[in-house]
Amino acid sequence: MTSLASGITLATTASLIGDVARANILCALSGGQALTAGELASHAGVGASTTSGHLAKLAEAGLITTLKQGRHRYYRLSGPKVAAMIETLMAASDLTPPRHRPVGPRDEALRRARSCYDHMAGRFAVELAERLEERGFLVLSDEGGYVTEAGSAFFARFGLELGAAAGRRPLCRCCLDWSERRFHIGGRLGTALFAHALGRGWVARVAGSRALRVTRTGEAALAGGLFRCEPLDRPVSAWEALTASA
Amino acid sequence: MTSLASGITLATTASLIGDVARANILCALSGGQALTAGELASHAGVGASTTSGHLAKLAEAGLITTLKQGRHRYYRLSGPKVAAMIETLMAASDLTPPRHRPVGPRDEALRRARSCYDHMAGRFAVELAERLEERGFLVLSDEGGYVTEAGSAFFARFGLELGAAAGRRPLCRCCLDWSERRFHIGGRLGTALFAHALGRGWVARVAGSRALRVTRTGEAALAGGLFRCEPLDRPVSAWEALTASA
DNA sequence: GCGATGCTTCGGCAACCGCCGAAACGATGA
DNA sequence: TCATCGTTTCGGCGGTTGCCGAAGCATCGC
Repeated sequence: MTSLASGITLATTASLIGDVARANILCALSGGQALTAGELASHAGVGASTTSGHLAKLAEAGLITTLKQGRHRYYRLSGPKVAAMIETLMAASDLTPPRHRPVGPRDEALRRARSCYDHMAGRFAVELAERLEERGFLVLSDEGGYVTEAGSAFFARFGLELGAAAGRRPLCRCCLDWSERRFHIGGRLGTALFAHALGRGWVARVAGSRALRVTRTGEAALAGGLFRCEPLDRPVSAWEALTASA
Repeated sequence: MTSLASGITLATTASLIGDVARANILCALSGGQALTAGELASHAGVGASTTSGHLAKLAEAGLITTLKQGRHRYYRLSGPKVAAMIETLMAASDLTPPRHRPVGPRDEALRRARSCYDHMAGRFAVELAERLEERGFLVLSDEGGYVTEAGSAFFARFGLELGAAAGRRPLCRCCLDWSERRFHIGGRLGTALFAHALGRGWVARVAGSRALRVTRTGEAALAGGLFRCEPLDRPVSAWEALTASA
């Protein structure tokens, strides 16, 4: 009776994500890269014309944005908020089945390492976060995350581009990892770490997927010394690293 | 092509919320109280039999739980995680329309004060949070929230039941308020404050709605001294206060 | 200029799903 | 015991919506 209006707005957004094809599109985009309509069609598993309709709806709802370039049309999520919403829904879906469910390696590559819009997720990201926490550079919890003084000094010396403190985007947002159920790092720090990992070759994008391939260098960085402090030969711009193709 | 599985799980949950009747049911339940099937039917705006079907689906998905009592059947959200998901989706829906939308007093009572599962939201809650922050008891930000030392002392002296530090539930989780777009307080502190506000008569539940009525006492508490430190005549158990009927 | 490619619009088909009413079930109270 | 109330199950109807293929626009390369 009351609050009918809220229910309607809630339902319209949810029903948008509630279609399998559209959900697949959003999943594909939640890697953070811009993809063409054709690529998205193959991700969605439906024809080009159908995909076009879906994309129009998503765009009208403001969940994705369009970028015309040449004869291609690139689509990307309209912002981190949308990505966060997707991950939240994902987490809630995971709690969903009270029945037994095969917890097995469903998309093992994704569980291992994947990009989550503008930062990393999966086992690799979670372990990275824990290493940093062990060394006293971070504190992560349900309540959020923050960088300690030692951490600030470390990241600064390490050459991470954290950007000015300005802007409303939080420095360190902690994300409950959908597959691992432990925390990984988001926010500006998460973005910088992702760019750094790509720049140093710790991880590499896998074409046509959110999955990331963890290189030997990446393994070594995590297992061994982690964050030796030689500066990079060439500083990596976060945006440049993130938008480079697979 | 890849990550099809993720898309499917995402879609199943989202499509569950994507129906207007079910969304209304979830909205009604997100006040935190348990409601009967009949009440939910009137909230949903559909017949009893239809509602029954919806409830079965929601329950099977693990979003709500059932409690049989006499010849009634009580339904409630299965946990704070579900409530958080709903609020997140709500927030994302709000960013949705890039077009002009009437920002007017849509459900004014709800914007003023409402319960959000186990804590308060709306203007009242936001202002309360800001008062506490001004006085240096809290720090709230995108990254999360935490209670300062002064705050700990204050809340302890004030007699808030914060519960042991144990348990995985965060003490102070900050929530972006759906209507106000500013922060309000969740987590264990949010629950304790809600119980306190109910116990002291600052706010009262409105029957059949998430809305809360702010009493004169409540106004006074907020505007004037706020948190005079006379102890309550009778300590209020959080759960007791929260589950008391309207 | 021309064809080829990428994407969108349109029309029509089919399946899904939410809705209701009638009937069955279970619990309560006289 | 029997009526009553709250809730669920069942069967059937109707609207929505996702799907495709064909045709229409753009853009690029030759």
